[in-house]
Formats: sequence, structure tokens, C-alpha cells
Amino acid sequence: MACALDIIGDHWTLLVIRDLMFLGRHEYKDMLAGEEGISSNILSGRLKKLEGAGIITFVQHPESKRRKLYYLTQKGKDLVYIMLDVARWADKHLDDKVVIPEDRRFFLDMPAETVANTVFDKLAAWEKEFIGGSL
Amino acid sequence: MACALDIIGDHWTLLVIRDLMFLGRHEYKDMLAGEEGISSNILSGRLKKLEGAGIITFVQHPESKRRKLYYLTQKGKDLVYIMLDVARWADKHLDDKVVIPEDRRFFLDMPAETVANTVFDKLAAWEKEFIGGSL
DNA sequence: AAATTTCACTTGCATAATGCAATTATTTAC
DNA sequence: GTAAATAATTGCATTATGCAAGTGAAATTT
Repeated sequence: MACALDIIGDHWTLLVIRDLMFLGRHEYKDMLAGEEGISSNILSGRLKKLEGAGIITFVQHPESKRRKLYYLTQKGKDLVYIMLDVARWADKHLDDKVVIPEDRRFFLDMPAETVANTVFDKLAAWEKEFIGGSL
Repeated sequence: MACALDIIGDHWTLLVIRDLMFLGRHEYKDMLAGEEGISSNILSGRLKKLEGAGIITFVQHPESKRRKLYYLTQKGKDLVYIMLDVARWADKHLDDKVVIPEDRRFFLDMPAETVANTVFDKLAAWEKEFIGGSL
């Protein structure tokens, strides 16, 4: 538990992972523009830390040398179960403060495995387009 | 997600909850003696924060005026699903660094609901002895 | 009853992390 | 060539953390 929390137990790390897992934000600038307003230095540090931990990796953007496309490794994708439980808990106990977006709300009523497979499929499709397609 | 992480997204909070949920540490001094070595000021702060968030509460120890018995509310107990997923993820992906204690290892092979019910039953028995018994 | 110990904190202070704004280097667009 | 976009980095103020020591009340020992 403590070792896992060394990696994912801070305010911003799981938000970066959420961007990659659910929101289709694969670029630095997309994550920087997120509604929570992460600072550029924090984002930069978290991306490096997550890369070092083997949770994310990246390829060069096919249209630009300077842009990078970040995406989750399987180690990162497996965090979906934790993410889902956090969302379920927040929905149940913080429902006055929390609004789960409608387009993802139905996830909460699905079995975890179904959600995981849906997410995995979506990420695989993205990878096929941007990673598989460019190699 | 962000709101939940404001509460539980830090290094020590989930460790305090783990103490209350799995390790039967219900007193300040028990948590302070934990193997991770939390500082007294940090522990004090986290207990207050968790109490303020409605995740834990406490009663006076039946044998002493100064001692307190902390325990989880239902809001706190429901974090068991997140805790279990964190443990599963760590076991799968950090297995070189992580040793799951043998006396709790079998939890990883059980369905989440079974684990939750086991934990809930154990906590209810504790509460019946220390809370119900003293009122 | 006086002295000691236990307990749940609190305080002081050094170090580290965070947050914001501005800057930099490189790449792309015009 | 000039200007804009991108992925960072730097400087600096504020905040959080970590350690050691201290505090005051309650319990225990003598």
C-alpha cells in the first residue's frame, strides 16, 4: 500500500492518468488546459515521474517533431479499477459536490470488468491509429 | 475525481485508513508506532482532517479519559474497495518491491464484495465491543 | 500525596514540495 | 525571415512535510 502510494498517492498524478484514460488528452498542452489548472512545471514533473515508473510512455507526434503523444502502458491501464472505485466512492459520498459527466455516468452502473474492457478497447483503438499507424 | 483526491489523495491519509480498516489500530499511539513512521504532527493533522471529512469519528476510551478510540464511518468503510484495488495493483505491478502479508493475502483472490463484507463484519464486531458496549 | 510515566497532542524550525509568472529553446506557420 | 506554438525550465513566494523537543492533563508507581 505504501509503495503504491509513493507513486500514485498525490493530488495530480491520478488526474494526469484520468486525462490519458478517459478524456483522450494525450498531449502536454491538452493536459495543461484541463479544468483543474495544473501548472506547467508540475505537469512536466509528473509526466517524467510516471514515465520513470513505467506507467506511461510516449511517441513523437506524427505531424510534428516537438509534440509528444503520451499514452498508458498496461501498468497504467490497470489503474482503471482504482479510478473506477474512486469515482464510485465520490458519487456515493460526495454527491453534493460532485457531478459525474453524463457521457461517462453509465460506467458507474457497469461491472468493473466491463468498464475495464471498454476502456482497454478504446485505448487500443487509439494506439492502433497513432502508434501502430505511424510505425 | 479531483474532489475525492482532495481528501484521500496524499501519502498518509490512506495509510491511516488502512490502520483502522485492516490492522486494528484504533488509537493514536498505535498508529504512531506503525512501521512507516508517521510523525505525530502529521498524524494529528490527518485525524482531524478525516474527522472533518466525515470519514472517521471517535469515542472516549472506556478505560481512560485521555485516550480516544478512532473508527471508520460508513463513508470511510466504503473506501475498502479502493484499498483493495490499490493492493491488487501493487501486487501485480510492484511485486518485486511489495510483500503482501500472508494473513491478508487471500483477500486478493476473493471477490471485492466478499472482502468488503468480511471487513465490515469485523469492524462491526469491534464496534459492538467498544462502542455499543460502552453506551 | 508526591514523583514518574503515559498519552495526545502542539510548537519550532529546517527542508522539500507546490503554485504562479515569466522565460527559454526549438519547431512550425506565414 | 518573422511570428506563433509547444514543451518544457527557472525564479521566487507560499505551503506542506519531517524531525525533535515540549506541554499539560491523566494515570500509575512509590
